Amino acid sequence: MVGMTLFRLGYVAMSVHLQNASPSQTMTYKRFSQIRDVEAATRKLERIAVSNIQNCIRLLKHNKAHDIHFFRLSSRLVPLATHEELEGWDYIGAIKDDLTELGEFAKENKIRMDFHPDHFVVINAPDKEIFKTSMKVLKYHYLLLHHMGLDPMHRCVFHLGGRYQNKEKSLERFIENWALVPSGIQKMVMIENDDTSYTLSDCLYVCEKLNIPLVFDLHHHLANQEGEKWEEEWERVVKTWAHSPLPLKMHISSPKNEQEFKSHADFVNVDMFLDFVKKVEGSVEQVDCMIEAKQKDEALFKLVEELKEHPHVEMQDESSFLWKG
DNA sequence: GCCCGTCAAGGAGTA
DNA sequence: TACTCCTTGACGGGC
Repeated sequence: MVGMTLFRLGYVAMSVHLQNASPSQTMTYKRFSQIRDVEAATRKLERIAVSNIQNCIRLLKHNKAHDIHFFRLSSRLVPLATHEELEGWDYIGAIKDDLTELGEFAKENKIRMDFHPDHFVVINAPDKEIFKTSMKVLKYHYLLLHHMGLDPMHRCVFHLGGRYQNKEKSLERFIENWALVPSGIQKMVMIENDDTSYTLSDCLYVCEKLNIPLVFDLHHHLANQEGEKWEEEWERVVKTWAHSPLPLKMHISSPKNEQEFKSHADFVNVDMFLDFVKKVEGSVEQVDCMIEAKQKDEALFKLVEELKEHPHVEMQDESSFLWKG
């Protein structure tokens, strides 16, 4: 018996409250290549990267002020970092001090940070070039974490990959290709069930086999399952976190509407969320819930206001609570 | 200062 | 086989 579960809320990458604090300003390769002076263009990329990281520090200060203890960093901190035409660019050299500052602030204030690279990381790709590009993207994330002074363990979540007309074979290809992933990067990874191809059961199979923590996405599960009930698999999800230094993490969002079920709504439906909370209460010491809503931090604030109204919810601070049923 | 086309990526789905 | 769509935030030309 575990006792009470502490639930904590986090949000994704940017704030709708802070002005001019984008962590993902960018320059496309097309624009970059139109600038004749390559040196000048590269310095511009570096200025953008520094600004993005400094904006992350502003975001963390905002989080601290609202007792928000975990946060997903944008994967677009350094524009074109993994672009093949910028091979050899020492982007780390240009942002090292800022990364250290970001990491220090997070550590001092005990803010959990992680990444979610977009769906172009495809470990099970049959095409070796796509696999290589995926490794490059993961190495970029690894370097950012390393220079923030953070242990990269379980800080990067993504999906199992494509189906390629044969889901079983493609699932096995993930396991084969996993052996080609450097061990430092393996340790960084968490796997999430997706909304089109790989269900909770598929992910559990792989996570148990390869000892990878599973990030359960309830919304994806509702959009994509083959009859399995998440409640029946929950204990297995919890077990995939047994060896992690970090608490279990999951993703929470609500469908935009019936027609666009897979799209994220502006806010999170509190009833759906509390239904989940009730079911997992007591199963594990802590659950970190990443709010994936269009209204970002505002969705978190709104959810907290609604939680405060509920008789069974006991707030611990402005973003964490216990369920007393 | 707002609108809208453009940019980037890999896979799924359709013709 | 070839295309369009999906997703996301940001850029930047045009008015």
